[in-house]
Amino acid sequence: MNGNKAPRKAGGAAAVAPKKPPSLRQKAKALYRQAILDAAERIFATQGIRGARIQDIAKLAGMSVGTVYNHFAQKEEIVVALITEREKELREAFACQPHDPQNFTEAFRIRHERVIQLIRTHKDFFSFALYEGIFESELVPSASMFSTHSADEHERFDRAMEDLLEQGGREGAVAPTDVVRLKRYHVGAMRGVLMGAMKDPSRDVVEEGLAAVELFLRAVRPNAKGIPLPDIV
Amino acid sequence: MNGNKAPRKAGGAAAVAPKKPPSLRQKAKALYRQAILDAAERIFATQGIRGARIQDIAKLAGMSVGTVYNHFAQKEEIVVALITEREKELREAFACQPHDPQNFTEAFRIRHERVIQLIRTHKDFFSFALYEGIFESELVPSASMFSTHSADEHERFDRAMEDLLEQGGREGAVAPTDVVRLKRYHVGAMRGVLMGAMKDPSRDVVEEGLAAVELFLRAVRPNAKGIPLPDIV
Amino acid sequence: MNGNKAPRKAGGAAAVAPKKPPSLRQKAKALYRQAILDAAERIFATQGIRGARIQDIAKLAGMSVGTVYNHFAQKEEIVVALITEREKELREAFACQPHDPQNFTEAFRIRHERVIQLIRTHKDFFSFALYEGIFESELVPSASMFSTHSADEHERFDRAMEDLLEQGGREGAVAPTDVVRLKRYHVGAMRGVLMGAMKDPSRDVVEEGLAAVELFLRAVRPNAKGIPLPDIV
Amino acid sequence: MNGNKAPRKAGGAAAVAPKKPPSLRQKAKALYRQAILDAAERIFATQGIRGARIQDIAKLAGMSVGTVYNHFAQKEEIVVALITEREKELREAFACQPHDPQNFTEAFRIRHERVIQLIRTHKDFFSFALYEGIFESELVPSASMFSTHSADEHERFDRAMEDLLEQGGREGAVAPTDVVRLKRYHVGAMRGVLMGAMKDPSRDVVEEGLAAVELFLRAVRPNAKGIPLPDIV
DNA sequence: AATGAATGAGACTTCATTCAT
DNA sequence: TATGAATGAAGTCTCATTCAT
Repeated sequence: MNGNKAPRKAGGAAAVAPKKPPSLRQKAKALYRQAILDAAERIFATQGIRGARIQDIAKLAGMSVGTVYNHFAQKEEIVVALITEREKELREAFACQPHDPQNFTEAFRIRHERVIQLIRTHKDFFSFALYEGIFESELVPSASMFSTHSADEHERFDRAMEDLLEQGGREGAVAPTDVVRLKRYHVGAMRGVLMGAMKDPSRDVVEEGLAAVELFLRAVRPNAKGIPLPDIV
Repeated sequence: MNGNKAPRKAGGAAAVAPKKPPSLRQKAKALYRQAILDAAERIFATQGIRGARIQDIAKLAGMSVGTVYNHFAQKEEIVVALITEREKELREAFACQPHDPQNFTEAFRIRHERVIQLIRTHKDFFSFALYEGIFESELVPSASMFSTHSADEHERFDRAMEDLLEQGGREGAVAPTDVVRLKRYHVGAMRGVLMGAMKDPSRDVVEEGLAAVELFLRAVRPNAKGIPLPDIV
Repeated sequence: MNGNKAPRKAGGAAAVAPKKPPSLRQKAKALYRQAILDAAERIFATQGIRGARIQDIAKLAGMSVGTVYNHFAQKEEIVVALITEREKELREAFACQPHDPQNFTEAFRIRHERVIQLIRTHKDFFSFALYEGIFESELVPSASMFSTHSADEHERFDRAMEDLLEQGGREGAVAPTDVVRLKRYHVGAMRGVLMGAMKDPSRDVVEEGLAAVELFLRAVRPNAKGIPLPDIV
Repeated sequence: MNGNKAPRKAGGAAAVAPKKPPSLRQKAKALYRQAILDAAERIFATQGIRGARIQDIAKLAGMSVGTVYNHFAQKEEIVVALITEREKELREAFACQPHDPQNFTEAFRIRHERVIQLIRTHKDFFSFALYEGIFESELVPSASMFSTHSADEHERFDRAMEDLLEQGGREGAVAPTDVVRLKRYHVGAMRGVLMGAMKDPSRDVVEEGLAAVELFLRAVRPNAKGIPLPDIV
């Protein structure tokens, strides 16, 4: 019936608002947004989240208070945006990638290395995020400003770690034990070592982090006699 | 009658501060002080330190705001007093006691068990103190209200843990490695597991804590070939 | 057995917390509260409700902003308290009193006179309250800060006026007509005349108000032929 | 052809400002202006004048905030323009027209009917203008944003009403009395009835308004004995 | 010493107005 | 000229601390 298909393509394209390059204005907007997030990251790292004043964030970002509010309706939105963004990066870094080794232990190392690199890159953010325990979702007090940052259980870094540990158990690389406790143990330990390294100028974050990974692997490695991990006894 | 009463009254008490039992007034004062600290503990646990209002502490302690200020000049003093007191208890629990085994591994278990018991007894306090990382002295941001709580390096729990780990190294029960990192690893891991257990009604804090201790012992146990711990490689 | 009856009296008194004269503190509290309301009345009259700043009210009341907030949690509460109190006075002034004449017309005059006296006494309040139409409950925009001041329909001055007009109708002193419209007419007219008089130094509020009452009585007086009021035609 | 073209271009237009039809640009400008005024009317009716945000007006008018400011230097100018324009319409509607009856009572009815129709047509505007008492010039608080809207006493609707009532007095159709008070009475009453009708969906604005006019005429009609109106006594 | 109201600095947020594109 | 983001003054409300009783 209808011979002309050209319009169809265009129509489809328009409907989905596809690759149209961002306008100047959109770019500028994104720049401001990013500047605010960057400044907030710094201020949060120094003052903590509650102690951070919008005014300080604005000043550090080189703009007025009003402008901050043009981009984020409330202080809390900044926190949530920041966390959400970084948690996404964190999950991506931790996710299994095409060329990752099949072997659990090797995969564990590689995936952790990517995470540690990310953390080093965003020291400011992670120094307060780890401090506040943002990615240890169970530990965050409900009064906290960021307790609501991620509604979806499955989008948490937390959860991805449990999955990996379970895989290790199935492969026999991790002695049988309670995965939730193991995750708490490991995430807590990484937090301790990485935060220590970040504050300690004589340490390299990556090196320290990798060493902690090895400690963990030693801790969970099944022994010859197949004795399960402690609490199972 | 009595020719020398003057010295007795003032000189004696002031100069040597002997064991004179506390007066009624002193006892009452101590009661107030304790009530404030107890209330603060609860409020801090719920609202965080910054979020805690003196008014709420006073109400929970059953007294007026003014009275709180008669005992502590500033909010910060409450925080410091609380932390200092608990840290003292923590160090005492962790300290080597007369009947503790000589053997490192056994001593490690026993001393940790005492600490874990203390933490369970003061869930309120430790749930925010661990959250805020108060005993991981290096990790506390300098803007924090309790960054100044303990001027003396040697009075920190922190330090006692390092000492114990060093002892383990000397005894050959801990593979040779960087003690500071090891402490960060272990304290972080304990924090993760204990906080998780405190929030999770289905877990027993002591049981979880002891399991974490075992994990740690596995991680640091020297292997047959005397291969040192990872980062030393 | 027990000869002393004094305690009984006291005990009973304590249980019901009856006439115990207000403590000094309660009196002081009431004074502050009243000072705030008085100041607010003045500021509202000058600046309007939205235009009134808590700071100005505090300054006029001779206290700090914080103190105002110790007595009223929000600006809106001041408004509501003020209106509620005055509306109560207004209803009381308008209410039928023991020695009021039975005759509708005379009662109408007397009761209005009391109301007008009250309005003159509280010029400040009524100059903005009438301006904002606070007692013409139907007219207040819902976005208004005081739209919620009186939840109970029957507690409104508004309603009392309708009742009186209905009585007039039953007695034949008011030609039959729509009472709601009549009330709107009369309240609007009184508002116009009274506000005009309050702003106009050459006029006496009471005199003007009474004249308006007479105009109204003329308007509604049934004519000889029993012709009903206009809209009924 | 035409020897004198220079004068035509500039001199003519500037000097005498003849009837040259509005240029396209002028027309466009007028359209914007009107769109802003229309939007403002709606927003003012909903939010009150102080509560109205330029941003909302702009959005409703389908343009940007900047454009609004290209047409009106300040928020207040919008208010004044709106009021001035409507007051002009109001005066025109109220003005004596060629075919109006000579008889006072009839003229009063006709002229009021025109006014009431206008009010119904511009419910949005009049619902806040009456609420704010804009046309009862004496009543507007000096802090009000529109207190300055009309510098010229003789351009006020207010004044025209007084004139009409005076005419009624001269003709003997209105019992002798204080005209200013009478005006306040009448305008207030109309305001009450009309606003009530505008908020009350079951009422027709015109019908209610006309009924109020009749009430007023009854109130002021001289009685047989020529007794003057109340306050003159 | 206990009380609890008073104080006021300071935080968050809104919005009229300006300005670069 | 239209646009809409940037600006910052100003308002509301909170809460640590002081103080009179």
